[in-house]
Amino acid sequence: MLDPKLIRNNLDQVAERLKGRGFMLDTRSIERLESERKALQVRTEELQAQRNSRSKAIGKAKASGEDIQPLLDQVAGLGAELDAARASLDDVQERLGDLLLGIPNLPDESVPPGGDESQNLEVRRWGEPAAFDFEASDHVDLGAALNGLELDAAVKLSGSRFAVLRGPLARLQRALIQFMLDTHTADHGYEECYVPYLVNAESLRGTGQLPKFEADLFATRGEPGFYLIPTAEVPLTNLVREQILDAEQLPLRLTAHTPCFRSEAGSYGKDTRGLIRQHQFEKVEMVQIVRPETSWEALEELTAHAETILQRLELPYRVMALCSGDIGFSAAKTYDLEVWLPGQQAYREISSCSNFVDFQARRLQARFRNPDNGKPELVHTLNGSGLAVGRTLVAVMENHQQRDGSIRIPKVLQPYMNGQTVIQ
RNA sequence: GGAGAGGUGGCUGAGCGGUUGAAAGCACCAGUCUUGAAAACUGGCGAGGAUUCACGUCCUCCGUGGGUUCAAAUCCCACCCUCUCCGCCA
Repeated sequence: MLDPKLIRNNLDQVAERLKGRGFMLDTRSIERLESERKALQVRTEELQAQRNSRSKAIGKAKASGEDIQPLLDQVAGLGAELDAARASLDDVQERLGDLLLGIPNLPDESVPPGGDESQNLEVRRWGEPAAFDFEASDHVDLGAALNGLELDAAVKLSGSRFAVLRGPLARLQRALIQFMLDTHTADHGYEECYVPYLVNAESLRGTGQLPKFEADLFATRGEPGFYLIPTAEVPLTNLVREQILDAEQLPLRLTAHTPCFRSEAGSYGKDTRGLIRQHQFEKVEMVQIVRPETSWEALEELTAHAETILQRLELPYRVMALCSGDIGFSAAKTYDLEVWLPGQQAYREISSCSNFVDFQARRLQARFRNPDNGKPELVHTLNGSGLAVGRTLVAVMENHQQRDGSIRIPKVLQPYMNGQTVIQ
């Protein structure tokens, strides 16, 4: 959520900056509701003040044994008047609130302008796509030949967009998870967390998935209703919801491996082959909770943490700065890491690292006490995939495939594979 | 799932329906004292919001949501959560 005061006082500037990301702010509705809100709030609070002082007077009169009937007569109509004023105020505030919740974050000044992903900016590249002296296969064929990837079985069990991994490939996925967690905890200073995979609606509101993106989520039946997490960002970031942290606790660096569940509504026909786009996939997530003045530095660090994983796995990739039209709803700036996939002859997203500045923190009411003035201030939140495990598995298989269809296991994974060097 | 107890400020913990945003203690901050620290003493010390150039004034918040009342932390209802015991279970 954006700062309501910013919207109130700089409406046109806000609208202008949102235009850059393709969002048309309904300034007229906001102005109208805002002036209604102002009048109604002042009126309501006046009535409340009146009620309070008169009730107090009644209390005093009663205590001193005076006749309170005249005073009671005075307040006769007040209650109804107050109820009416409050009802219209609530109504206006709710409408204003809904409008505010639907406004995306402002892109940072450094975000390249652009309407869609074609205008994302390549920041840097690492590694050279391997030149195979044979026809490179994609992970689906590789996996099938190794008897390690069973997509038909998953259709029987669940439906499309699910996968069954068996034997060494299942183990390779586990190895990737362990390797990522170990790297982030040992080398990058993150605390490993285990978190719920089912969360309540408040948590999803806090990180911005609700109310706008309910269709992307799976939910449980019955009461209370739960949502399956679409990313560990949700439980990890919500750890600081409604908290006032000590300044010394910051920065908080948290990591967790979780499955992620996404309905992928609206992606029919996209990435239908293989593991790229699934309803259920594994991901290691990094989250940072930082002081506002350090969040841009933290974004660079966090992105580098994700890059480290790719580098150690010997996977060529490029870093893209998403343009204003392509960044997510809550983000002020996002770097996507795109890994080279020989099977597709393309770079594909494998990590997304974002600085949300105070956008999530405001919804979450996540604050820290600033020692400079002793006042609570909003923290800044960041997160990034470190990495999407399913896609990393795909990348390892495709980039490290050999002529005979075997997969070379990168050195850093071998300790997690009981010393095995090749899957064949 | 059943029975009971309980949810008050950063923490502990008081609080007959009326002058309680909330006693007291701890913690914290500032000052006095001290070479310095500690102790002692003095003072300060919740969050959010409206309005104002500002000083200030006002409103809301005692798990959450309703209700009763001129007036609710205090009474009533529902729900949530925590703890104890029983049952079931990995």
